[in-house]
Amino acid sequence: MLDDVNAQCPVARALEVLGDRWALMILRDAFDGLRRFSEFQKNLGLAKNILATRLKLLLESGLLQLQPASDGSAYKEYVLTDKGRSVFPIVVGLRQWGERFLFEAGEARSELLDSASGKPIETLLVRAQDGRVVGPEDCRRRVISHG
Amino acid sequence: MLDDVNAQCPVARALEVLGDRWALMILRDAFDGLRRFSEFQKNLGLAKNILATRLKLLLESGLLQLQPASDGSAYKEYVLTDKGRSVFPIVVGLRQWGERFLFEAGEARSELLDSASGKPIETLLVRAQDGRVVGPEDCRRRVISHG
DNA sequence: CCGTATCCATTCCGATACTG
DNA sequence: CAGTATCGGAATGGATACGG
Repeated sequence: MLDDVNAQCPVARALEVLGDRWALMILRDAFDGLRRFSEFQKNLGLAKNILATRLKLLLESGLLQLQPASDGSAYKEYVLTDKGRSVFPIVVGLRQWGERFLFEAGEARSELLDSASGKPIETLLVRAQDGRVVGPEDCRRRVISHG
Repeated sequence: MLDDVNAQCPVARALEVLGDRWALMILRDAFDGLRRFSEFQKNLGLAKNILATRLKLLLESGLLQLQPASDGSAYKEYVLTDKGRSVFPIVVGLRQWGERFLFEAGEARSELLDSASGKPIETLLVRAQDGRVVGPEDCRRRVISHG
């Protein structure tokens, strides 16, 4: 699907893995502590064959990993790899954007809290190395060829 | 598509708007300064009818806005609204994740720089209000009903 | 419990042709 | 240049039945 221009773009490549309808929802649940096939299925409400396909893709992409069940049962669990855990800021970004723009004032919604303090997580902002908050117009792109 | 459980989740709602195959790619290009129909079409390489549909959706969702062309031509331009501009951290998150995990060491790729300093943007991290970096296991979710 | 195999409906996409 | 109209094919999703 990626043409020559977009093949070099990290955003395009990331969306090849994360851009389908279910990947980020499954990761959201994984960040929430879900590990078992039936847990994902119950929480997402999708058909088992679809879930099976998506989980397989996430395993192949190295975002999830199969390991023996922690509770001693005979089955396996889907746990996050380092690569999968690193998607966390993206999901938090989606969450914060949704909270800000997609809910009415008094509408019920779920919120993410820092367990230690009980207070909401800081809003994600793009910053330069000196700490300035930067927007899209403050950035430029460069193509680098060697590491 | 959203069941009762997920209707309250800001991530799920965000993905209803941003989770299709093209929305975030179009926004990436918009962050890059693209404004015209033909610019998007050329850069993304998709069919015109599809681009038209996606742009219409982004207009309806309030992420983009039509305005008269800045160069005095007869046509209109698609420019980001505040709601659309606020997606920037998500796209940067995708970019950084892609850069880290989806490229070989010496492989050519594009990189995002702070224009003022010429140095790469800071890596996006999820932080608590006191500045601690937090991962998924350091968070919990709470459902709030009123404001 | 954890999937796989089938089958069908739907949605999405790309190519092309056409309009103002 | 900036779209709209139409069509066929591909991908995706849901329901159900079945097997280890």
